[in-house]
Amino acid sequence: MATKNNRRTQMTRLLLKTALTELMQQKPFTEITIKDICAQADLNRTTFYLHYADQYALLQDIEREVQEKALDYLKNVRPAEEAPEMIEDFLQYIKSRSDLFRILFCDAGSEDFRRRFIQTVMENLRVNIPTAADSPEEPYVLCFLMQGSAQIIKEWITRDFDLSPRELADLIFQLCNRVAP
Amino acid sequence: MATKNNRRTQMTRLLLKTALTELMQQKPFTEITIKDICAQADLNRTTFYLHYADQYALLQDIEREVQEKALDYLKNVRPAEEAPEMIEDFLQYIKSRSDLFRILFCDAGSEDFRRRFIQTVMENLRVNIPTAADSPEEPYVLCFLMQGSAQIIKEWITRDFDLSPRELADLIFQLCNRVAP
DNA sequence: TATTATATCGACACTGTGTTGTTTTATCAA
DNA sequence: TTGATAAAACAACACAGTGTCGATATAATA
Repeated sequence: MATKNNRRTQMTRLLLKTALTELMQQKPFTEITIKDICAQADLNRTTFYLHYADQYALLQDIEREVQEKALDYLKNVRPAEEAPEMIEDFLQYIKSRSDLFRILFCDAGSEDFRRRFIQTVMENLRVNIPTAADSPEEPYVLCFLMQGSAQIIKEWITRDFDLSPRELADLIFQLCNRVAP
Repeated sequence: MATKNNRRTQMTRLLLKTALTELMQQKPFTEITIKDICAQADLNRTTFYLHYADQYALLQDIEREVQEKALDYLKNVRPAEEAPEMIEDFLQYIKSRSDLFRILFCDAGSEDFRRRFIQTVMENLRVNIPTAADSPEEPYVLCFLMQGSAQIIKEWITRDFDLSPRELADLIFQLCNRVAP
């Protein structure tokens, strides 16, 4: 008997993911219909519903995949003083997958993904953030840093990587240290 | 003869704006249809099209109105050393219109409005930002500050104003000065 | 090769959209 | 107050996308 999750299924899902990313390079996600995706993937519309509930579920699947791969990059723990190097490696990865990040990170409506992404990165990096101090201002300083850093990376992608990963890593590290010494 | 832009038109537009803001307190903007808005406003759907092309145009109209009023608050120019006081007044205004800002500033999809809003505020405040220095890092520092500050205000609204406008104004001012001395 | 999961196909009712022509209502000015 | 006119309501239309269904064809695996 045939097993589930076979080659055919994997292929179909890959086709759907590819189709959506291709379309997102042409127009905003909110304007993309299921019909569009199926036409792009050359699949029957009924087939789409066998795998995903709607466009949002498909997008989430893409996002989950990218985030997992990005986190692999941060899992090899290093001493705290190597934080700039870790940020650098991480930025290098983003640059290498610029096609995807340009969509997931910079498009309108990408806010949630960006927030979750940076949140996870921050947790993994554990740079010198005053998590111990529990002043009433502390959560504000934290989200100032998080969103500021996210915006820098977004700007970097938009500007088509006009700084080297090393330069940007140093800048982010410096700014975070200035804010939370 | 009857003139254009009469009382009736103004009333209809007000009804539509009110209906949309009411609906946005119940569900995300992306799920709100023109049909919904007209039902909420108790207006015929055809009437909607006499005033706006779609939901987005209506939302933009609301946003424009709020932004205009907020900017009135910043137009009375004061010396640079009074920047914290100006920020404080501004935050006070946001708090007084929390119903609107909770929607326009904090909802998913509110990214564009938040960005434009903070951009305008920054231009009006002209706090100590190194606009003169044209190092390659300068635009990055600027958007770090802008998005970080925006996030702080968003967090403040979400946390239901757990700091006083004065405390938050001081915090924002301090953070900006630490980053761009 | 037989079995079974997966994809295709055609069709269906349903919802929201945008527009049109007509009628009714409200507003303003004489 | 009333007549002219702008604005709103109403009914109807074609159209596009959605979600689901049963039946059929295709492919992957054991």
